[in-house]
Parts: sequence; structure tokens; C-alpha cells
Amino acid sequence: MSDVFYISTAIDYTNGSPHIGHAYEKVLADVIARYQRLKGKEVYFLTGVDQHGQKVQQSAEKEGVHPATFVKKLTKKFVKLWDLLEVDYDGWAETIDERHKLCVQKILTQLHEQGQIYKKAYKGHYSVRQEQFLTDRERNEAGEFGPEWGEVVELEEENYYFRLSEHATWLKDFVENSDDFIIPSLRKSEVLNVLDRAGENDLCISRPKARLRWGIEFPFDPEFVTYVWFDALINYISFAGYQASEEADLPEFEKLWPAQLHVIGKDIMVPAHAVYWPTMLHAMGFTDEQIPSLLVHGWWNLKSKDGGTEKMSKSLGNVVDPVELAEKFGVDAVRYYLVRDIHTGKDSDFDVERLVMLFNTELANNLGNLCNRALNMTKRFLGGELVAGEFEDESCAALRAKLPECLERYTTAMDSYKVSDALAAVIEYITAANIFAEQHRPWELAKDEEQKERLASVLNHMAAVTAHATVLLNPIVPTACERLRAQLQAPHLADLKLADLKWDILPVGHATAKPKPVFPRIQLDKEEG
RNA sequence: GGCAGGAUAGCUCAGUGGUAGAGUAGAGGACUCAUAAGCCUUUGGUCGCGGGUUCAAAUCCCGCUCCUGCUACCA
Repeated sequence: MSDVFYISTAIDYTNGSPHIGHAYEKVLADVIARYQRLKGKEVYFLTGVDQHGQKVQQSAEKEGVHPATFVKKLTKKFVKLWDLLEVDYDGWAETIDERHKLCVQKILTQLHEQGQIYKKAYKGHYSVRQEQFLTDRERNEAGEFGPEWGEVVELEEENYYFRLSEHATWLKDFVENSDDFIIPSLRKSEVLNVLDRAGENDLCISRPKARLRWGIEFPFDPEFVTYVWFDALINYISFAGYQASEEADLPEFEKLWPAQLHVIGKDIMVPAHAVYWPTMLHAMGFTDEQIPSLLVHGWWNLKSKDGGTEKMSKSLGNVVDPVELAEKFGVDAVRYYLVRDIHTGKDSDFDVERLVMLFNTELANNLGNLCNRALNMTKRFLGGELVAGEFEDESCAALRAKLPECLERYTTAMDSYKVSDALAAVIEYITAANIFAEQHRPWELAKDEEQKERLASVLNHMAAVTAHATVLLNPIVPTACERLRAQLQAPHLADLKLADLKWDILPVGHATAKPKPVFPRIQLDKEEG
């Protein structure tokens, strides 16, 4: 097991603009990566784009540009979005990268030499329009290939195959016996079910150049390029430095592998990530312990607002553009919503009103306001300087006791990637501080000179909880936490590790900045929708 | 067809045998340091439908309905 927390996401296909699903996966992975850094772990976070393939080739042809040009334009969109959403990755995988190509070719050569890859001819039904072979699944109820396929002809074609079937028994054992290959475990049965009834067929991994030019060439047969499996999936190791030359400027593979986690969507779990990928690694000689776990997340479903003919028909009617969302509501609101209102592994319905509601209630009202009232009273009643205060009673002790309680819940949840639960724990903690304020009514205490110690103590407690929250929420809403730290005039909190999160992280005699709302409430116009 | 997951308060969801929960929305209240925020009280549920097991079922068993997804050579 390596010391580095290596986490990857699926690489996105550069044939269309990024949507909310892409954004969710990257933000989720980023939150996990930032949490691990908060724990003091060294992290390597890899994400990127899948740029080869037929659809890209076709789209480029349609626009009359070279696929490389086409792909660069779309890649830029993804990079820009990750920038906007504060997705802080360490490695960037582009499958047109020469280093990736070399790695793929090395692997192909080795497996070919080991007899894991062979060539054979296949004859079947081929759709000329779609430029693909058709399977029985493509047949309609009448058992025919429908008009959507255009002209269907019988065609024979030679291709290279990977001996998938040879490893079927191993794979089944592996999945059955591993506890954490699939997270959450409820999806494990889905994989096992698939494995049960399959295993006789090998995997076609090439396309003749006559059909597909935009891919990585087979090193031992220039008439063929690799199909997606032995291209996109390889990114997880190629960009981690697998078999890389010294001048490649890639990480040291041995330090990274195995990856802790491949973060993927449920749509690509079977067959790609739960069948092909482990089998490929196994064939390459990796041991069972060197096969990474899959964190399989659900989807944000887009529902149409009912009650009439919404502008649904237009192809964009349903699309929620993450760029627009971030520009409109801010990065914090979007990041917060994407991991707050879904249980990792499950689906959720995307709803802008809930995005606004969660931002307003939990961040603005609860946390933002706690910070604001604490600092405002500190300024008005104490001249802007937090003082320890000699006062102590049961409620003070009870509030302080909530920190370790919250930490426990937070880490337990985050360690099992349940970000939503972790956030709930933090929010409860903040609420406790607000209740605490009502109990002591510092605005009343300020009127009585004899209550000065108590006033100082109470305000100090409130500010402390705010400070703790900035540490705990930093993985989720980093920019907001930066603003909070600025308000508290406590930039040192940015470097604080989880283990150092104690009650007294704000020094005695600490001066705070002028209070100003960190989370301005979002007002949603009626017309939005 | 098979398999998996889901169906709980207006909304989003927790809850796996013992008097139905949270957040939010709605209603009322006391307060005022604060981003009309915060705090207190409170109205909402035949827990998809029908059977069964049990002293006791949202929770276990059987059947059904609806939703979602998957069903490894997209050669």
C-alpha cells in the first residue's frame, strides 16, 4: 500500500460540453482529495479527458476541422470549468498525450507477446450510417434492425481481441472475496450478477484504420488503432508514471499505485470499470491487492418543471450548465449543493430552488450569521478584540464538548465518503453555537459592566465555533472558508491539519476584522426556473 | 425475461421488530447582537397496495403496482 492517497475520476469524453454530472464527479473527488490533505495525507488527484474515438472523429469532420483541433477546443472548456469550480487536481490526463500513447503501446506489445491479445475475423451486421456493428440488443421488438440504423449489411472484419474470458473465474473470485472493491457495497451484487452469466467472450479492442483513424496505433500492426478500453482506462496508470521514461516528467509509479479510489459514475461501472479494468490489470501482472477500489456515485437527474409545456423540446431545455450556475450563484453554492443534497452512491433530483435554499439556510443564515453576530458584538462591545474571559459554566463546557463529538461524526462520514452526513454534523455544531448565544444573550450582558467576563467568554465561544467550521468546511467550500478566515483575521487556519483542530485555535487577545456578510443570501426571482 | 435499488410529513430524505423522525416549507410567540438572520412552540404521515408471521411490522415472509438502473465481444 502506497503512502500517497491517489484518487482519480473518470476522464470525460471531449465530444460535448461539460454538464452537471461531470461537475458533480469532479467536485466530489476534489472534496475527498482536499479532506485527505486536511488529514495530512499526501494526495495525488488525477483527472482529465478522453479525446479519441469515432464520435470525436465524426464531429470534427462535420465541422471540417482536424480532430486534434476539435478536441483541443472542448478540452479547454473542461479545464475552464474545473478552474471555475476550484477543482484542484495534481495530474491532468489527456489521451492524445504522447506519454500516454507510449504507455498504451508498451502494454499492448507486452500482452501481445504473452498471447493475451490475438487477431481474428468476425462477420456480422454492420450499420453503414452509424459505422458500427450491431448486436442483438440493437434489434427492435420485431427482431429487426430499425430504420434508425440506415442500411445494414453483412460484413466481415478482422480485429484484435483481448483474452477476457481467460480471467473470468479469477474476476468472479476477486469480486466475491473483496470487501471494498465496489463502494458502496450495494452495487456489488449488481456486478456479481453480471459476472454470473457471462465469461465466454473475449473483448474486441481494435478498430481497422479504414473505419477509425483517430486513435492510438497498434505498435505491431499499423493497420489498426485501439478501441476505447485499451486507451481511456489506461490513463489511470499511464499518468501515474507506469513504465514511463525518466524524462517523461510523471510521478513515480511505485509511490502512487495502487490508487485508493477511482471515482466513477454508475453508468460506467459495468462493464468497463468492474469487468474490463480489473481484468486488464490482472493480465498485466498486478496482484489482487494492487487493484483499486471503485467509488461508484449516482446521478443528478434533471426533472422538467411540470405544469405546462416548459421549453423542454429544445435540446437545451433540460440542461443545467454548471458554468452558468457558478456564475449566477457562486462557486460555493454550487459545490455545497452538489455534495450536500445527494447521498454518495444514490441518485438525486437536481433542483435549483433547493440549491438556493441550502445555501441560504445552512451557509448564510446558520454559519454566515453566526460569524457576523459574533464579530459584530466583539467589535461593538469589546473593541474588536476577542478576550478569553474567566466565565465558565455548564453550557460553555457542553458547547466545547460538541467539538470532539462533531469531529468524530465528521471524520467517520468523510472516511466513508458520505459528504452529506459530514456536512450535517457540522451544521448541527454551528446550530449549537447559535443556541448557545440565545442562552447567554451577550447583547444583554454588554449592558452590565459586571458581566464583562461572561460577555467575553460567550463571544469567544461563538468565534471559536466559527473558526472550527472554516477548517471542517474547507474541503467543500474553500473560497468561502478563505473569506471567513479573512474576517476572523486568522489566515493560519488554512494550514491547520485535522489533528490540530482543538478548541483554542484562535489566540487570546485576537483582533478580528470588520464584519461583513460572507454569504450574501441569494434572492431567487420568480421567473427563474 | 432476469437482477439490483427505490416507493415514509407539501418538498428532500433518515429510520431494519417495541408508542412514526430530521431539515426545509407553513402557523404562532418572545427577543433584537446579526445577512427580515438566530431562538422557542407548533400544524402536517392509513410509512406504495393486498395478504401472512408475531404479544408487537415502516422494519421479517409471500404476492402485486409504479419508478430507476444494469443485463461483459456496441466485433
